[in-house]
Amino acid sequence: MKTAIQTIIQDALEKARQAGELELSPFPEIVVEKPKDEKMGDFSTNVAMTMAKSERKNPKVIAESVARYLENGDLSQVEVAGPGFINLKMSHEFFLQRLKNAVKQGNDFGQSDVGQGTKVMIEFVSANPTGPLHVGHGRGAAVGDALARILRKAGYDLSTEYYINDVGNQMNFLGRSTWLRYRELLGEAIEFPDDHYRGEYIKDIANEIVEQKGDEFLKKPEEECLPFFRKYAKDTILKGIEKDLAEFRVTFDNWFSEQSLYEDNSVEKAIEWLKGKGHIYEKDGAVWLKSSAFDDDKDRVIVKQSGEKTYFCSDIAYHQNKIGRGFEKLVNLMGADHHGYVPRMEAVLEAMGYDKKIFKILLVQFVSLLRAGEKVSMSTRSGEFETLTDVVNEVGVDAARYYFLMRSSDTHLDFDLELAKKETPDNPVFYIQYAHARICSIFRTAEEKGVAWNRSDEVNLAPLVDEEEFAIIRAILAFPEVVEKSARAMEVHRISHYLLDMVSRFHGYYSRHRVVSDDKALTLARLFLLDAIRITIRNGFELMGISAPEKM
RNA sequence: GCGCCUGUAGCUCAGCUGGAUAGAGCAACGGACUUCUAAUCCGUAGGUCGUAGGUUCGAAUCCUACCAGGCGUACCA
Repeated sequence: MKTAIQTIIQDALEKARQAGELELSPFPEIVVEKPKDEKMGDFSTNVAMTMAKSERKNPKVIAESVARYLENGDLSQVEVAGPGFINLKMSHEFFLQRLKNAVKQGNDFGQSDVGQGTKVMIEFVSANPTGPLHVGHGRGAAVGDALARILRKAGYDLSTEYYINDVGNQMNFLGRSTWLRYRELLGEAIEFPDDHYRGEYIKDIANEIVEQKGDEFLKKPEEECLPFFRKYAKDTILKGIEKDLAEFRVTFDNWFSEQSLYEDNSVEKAIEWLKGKGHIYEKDGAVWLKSSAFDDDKDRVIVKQSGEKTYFCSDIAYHQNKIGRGFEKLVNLMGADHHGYVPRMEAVLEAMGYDKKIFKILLVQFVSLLRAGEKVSMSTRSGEFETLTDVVNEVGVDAARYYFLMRSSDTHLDFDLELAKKETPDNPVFYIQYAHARICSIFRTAEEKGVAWNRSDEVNLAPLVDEEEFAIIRAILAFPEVVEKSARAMEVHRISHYLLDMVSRFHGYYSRHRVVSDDKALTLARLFLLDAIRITIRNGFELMGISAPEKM
């Protein structure tokens, strides 16, 4: 919509130049925005102000010149205001025609091609398969998934991936924890180390093994048992994670195993490759990456004295692998507690010869779980409601996802379980869903009264004349731009703020205007408008992975 | 010590990568249901945008310093 306005302004500038009123060197970038106050106009531009310097004129004078040459059938009013803004009002026809187009697009309304098919991978969650997901992972999952949906809508060629850290000490602890619980279940006295996994779920897994295998591992030495326990526990937990995420409406295009990078020698090859480039050296019996040469605070160990590879080491191979698969842009979501990891990963990308701009790490801040204002304990001890599943079971998928997505992801999030459950305006998700249900209800009423409605662009929208109606139409038509900006900035919370604003306009409109009335033409036109609102809510919710119920 | 994030109404947060008189919701107060869902709507009140400088036509937004909170600063993941 804004590009159409840009063209109109550009024409005016050209005409002003031909008339000798403006020099236009350099030709200014035409920024079209919405005025702060809707009453000022539908669009505004600040070109006159940005040109002030090069034209050596007062911005107001420039604005007057430009305004004189602004001519277009879609324009209904041109005004110079404030320090030199040019405010434009568009004709009703301009908006009504676009509203029809929006409805025609239906589920595709909001789609754009700003991404131009760029191949992007978003890696998120990637929690270690050593226990169930907690609330923090839930936020990462919701944000990553929504971001993927938004970027797809904005025309990116998108893939999502979960990186499974199935190698290393954590796995050994996991296997050993399970083995110990197994022996305990079979009546042996065990000593359970502090650094092992103490959760109840370990006992459940051990119990499964007892049921399936009996005491066959009891007689074997530890070294012979551990590989089985490690794998069994990991597979079980991973299956649980996948199931929990699916119930949370989060699925991945690919699950990538760290182990596989060792099996196909990718890690070795990556080290050799970096060595060849001179980015690697040995010191104190360990192998180091010269990451300090690329803006990291210090060099990082990739192979320990013990000969074991660090997590960071396989991560190098992993990201090399991602680029090898043709991704042009890599996005990683990480918990904010891992932010120290950012510079060294960027260093890796640069050491591999890539621009670090292709790599974007989004930090997702902590979630504080509250219950009626009181902080809920998040300790790994058997505190209640620490897992994602527990929270989802209590408040529902829609509310949980909404809460995770309503705030900018780089601020701490207070997630109050009581508020999330409440069906009041305290809880915006119900407010928005209610609008959708309300619209559906109006359509049911219309049907009962025998109104012959169908989604046709033959409809006569001329009866829509109320300013309030056009305010809603403008809000609807802004949706594609909101998606675009949300995609560009990779900020998911914009969608929820947008929906809230749009829907509150509808609720106000509803209370002041009757949709189904004896005026047949007006009824049909208003139903068309409501249908457009309904489509926008659905499409917006679709991006957030939230359902739009027809009845509440 | 160094680095990252945050600081906007009593509370929770927006503020569109420099624009016009800084906005919502909640809480408070006062109103609106014989009409399509009152899970709603309308109104009132509420501010030194952490502090101090700087950059310019113009700063909540950019820069610097400081203050406060959170998180990092591993041959853990």
